Amino acid sequence: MTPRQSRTDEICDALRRAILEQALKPGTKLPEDALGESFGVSRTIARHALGQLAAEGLVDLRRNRGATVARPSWEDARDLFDVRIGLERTVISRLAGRLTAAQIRRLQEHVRTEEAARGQSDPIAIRLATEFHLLLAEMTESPVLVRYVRELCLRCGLTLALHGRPHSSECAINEHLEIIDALREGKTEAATRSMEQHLESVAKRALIEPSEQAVPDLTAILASYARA
Amino acid sequence: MTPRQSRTDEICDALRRAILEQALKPGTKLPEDALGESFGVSRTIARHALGQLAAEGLVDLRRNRGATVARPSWEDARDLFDVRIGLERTVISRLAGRLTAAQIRRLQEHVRTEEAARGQSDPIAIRLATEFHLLLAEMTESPVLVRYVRELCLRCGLTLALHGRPHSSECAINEHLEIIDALREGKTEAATRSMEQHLESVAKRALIEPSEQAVPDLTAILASYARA
DNA sequence: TGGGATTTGTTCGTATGTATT
DNA sequence: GAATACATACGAACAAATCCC
Repeated sequence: MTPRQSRTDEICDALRRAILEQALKPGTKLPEDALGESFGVSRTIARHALGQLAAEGLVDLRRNRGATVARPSWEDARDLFDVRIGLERTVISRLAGRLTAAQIRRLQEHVRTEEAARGQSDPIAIRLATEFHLLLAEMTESPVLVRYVRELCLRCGLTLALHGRPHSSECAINEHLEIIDALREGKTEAATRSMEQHLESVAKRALIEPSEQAVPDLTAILASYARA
Repeated sequence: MTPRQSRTDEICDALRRAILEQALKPGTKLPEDALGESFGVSRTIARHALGQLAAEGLVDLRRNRGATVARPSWEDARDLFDVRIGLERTVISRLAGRLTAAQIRRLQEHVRTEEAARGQSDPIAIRLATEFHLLLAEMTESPVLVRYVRELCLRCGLTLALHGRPHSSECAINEHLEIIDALREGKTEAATRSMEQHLESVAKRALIEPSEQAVPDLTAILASYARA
């Protein structure tokens, strides 16, 4: 029935989710064989997917040496946040005063989810915070904007995982609410300022202690993502 | 001697150049076979390259129907220019007042090249104008910025090729000079305004007459790009 | 240092899906 | 509307590079 179709997009999505949730930490090796096995495809497909993710900067690809989850350097980090701020400024200017009531409810609901997850593990907090920004980008209905913001958010997440200090997401939630309010009232300037300050403070927290850990079992991690 | 290494990047570069110079026009079919033959590789490599370009939005990839040079729709076009303006604003703010004398000479030299090519074919003018913006982006030394600006510039070039009216690059050259001057004098505001107006007026010209033409001989076109 | 095991780079064959007559 | 021609999707196998003991 279901014609066997290109699974490389699914694999990219799965890997992106895994990276976003920090199930795959920066530096983790991603052998083509193991990936193919996890998703039930051959190396060709896995390889293709890795190429895509490398183009997005989520995966480092060194010749004849395989793929690893990207480990953004400290200088990269500053650069990523910088460009991200510029892009999210565009997001804001597109959305200010143009959000529907339903969209605002959707955003507020997401922040409530963030509040409910307060105190949980850091990875979950980072994931939820990232998804808030993704949600905003999607509401612009601009394909390019969505793609770039998503790329940068994920890569910024990687830097947080690498260089960020733990338990740093306490204040971010209020800042999200602030942004929503400014957007709803059409205060472009205020929203922009909030967003800039918000991202700036997130970036500031991304500058400490390089956390190294052993590489865990890849297939076990991917098992839950393969069938999703 | 030279160990045969991954050529997919070279192929991407070659195709990007061909697209930039409008040797490959929007809508042109890009069969894996023909590409592989042109570059002396198998379909697998050509396929991989096409995947990369599709991720950049330069190539449309429809399942089981092959690849074609992207044909940005009218709505896409507006979106592309919009995001591009935001990104190039970031470029400006990074460069204003920080350019070395050598960099300024480099930019002015490029504009002289543009002037020298005045009256030549439209494709050449578009290519040179695009390269000016690429040059600026590269001077920021920000990998992300370079990548995004390059993607958007190329895609905007596609829209100009599709929807733009001919002989429209006359005034652009002076605008480039204006931007250089403002950058040199560190006038961030002025440079930003110039850049915005410049891109806005370029975008305005990208809204007319859909030019259709027959698909020319692919292998002949690619012959000169394959060995470069 | 060297050699075997492992992983990547590439080609090519087959199956499947799409366009055309 | 079916048969044919053609291009793509995927996988198995081989060659080359790297890693590890």
